[in-house]
Amino acid sequence: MEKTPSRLTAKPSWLLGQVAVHAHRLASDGFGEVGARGYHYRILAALDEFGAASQADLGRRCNMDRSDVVAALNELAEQDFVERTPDPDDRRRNIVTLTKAGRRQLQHMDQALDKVQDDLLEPLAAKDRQTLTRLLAQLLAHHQRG
Amino acid sequence: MEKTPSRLTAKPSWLLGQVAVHAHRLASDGFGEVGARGYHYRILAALDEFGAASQADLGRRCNMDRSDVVAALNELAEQDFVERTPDPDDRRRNIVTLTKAGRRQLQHMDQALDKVQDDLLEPLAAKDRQTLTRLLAQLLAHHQRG
DNA sequence: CGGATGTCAGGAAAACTGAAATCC
DNA sequence: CGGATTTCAGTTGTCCTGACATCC
Repeated sequence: MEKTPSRLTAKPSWLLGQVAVHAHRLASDGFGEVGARGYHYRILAALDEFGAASQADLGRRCNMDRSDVVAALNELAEQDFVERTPDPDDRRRNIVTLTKAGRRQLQHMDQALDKVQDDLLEPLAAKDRQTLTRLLAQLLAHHQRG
Repeated sequence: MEKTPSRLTAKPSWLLGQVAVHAHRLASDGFGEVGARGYHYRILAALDEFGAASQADLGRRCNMDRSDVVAALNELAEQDFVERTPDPDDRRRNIVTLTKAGRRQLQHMDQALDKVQDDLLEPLAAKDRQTLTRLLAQLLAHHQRG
């Protein structure tokens, strides 16, 4: 066997981007089936996990720009997946809360993502999947609060 | 310690996308310093590794669309990093070759990517870096020819 | 004919920038 | 005043689609 160690398979930052393309394709398909996109999942998941938050907080938690939070919330609110209510303690802020319908939608997206997972990680053994997950989580945690 | 096992840190396909955002930011900065972008690196690296090729072949090797190959080659040819010559054996094709200047530019990009690497993988031990690289390469190889 | 190739025009989702108005 | 928040308008880079003319 012993292929060339080769530039292309030797640079994780490069590999990451390439693999992410495939992951993104799979995820787009999966989310598309439930009529949503990546931005929506991020926000709903963050709301479910950390509870109601202001839009700026959501942006920080989801690693999204404030502008994009606004656009995504507009779409989510239109479908009654989230509610925007003014914060009485700070009139600049909106408090964003997850609705029942929003939580249902999140479950749909979670199931879609689980299928994506299986497709993406198909060539990996269970132990390798855990390792990959751990390493990626480690990287994210480090760069999240860089 | 034992944080919540939490949705967000439990889904590799999700983590991959998030980490890829940071990797992409770092890579854009790195490539920007040498006046190039991801598309250029892909093509130059493929040419260096597999030798001269037609545009369609380049697209397949780089996992790029033919349209984008055209645009990237236009920019690369303008800077004399590649040369397009018609294939005498098949008049539909162009044979794309890497020039000396192109090989130099590729080296610059490689160095830039190496720096990105260090930033991206900073929180990981050497052994973990190898493991991550191996797993990602495994995933890419599998999905490349899916 | 079908099929591959190179080219061009344009769309879609994601990431980002700059500015304005409002409020702490 | 500086600083934070929401919002809007617009740009960029990446990925993708459809079409066309040309050639095998």
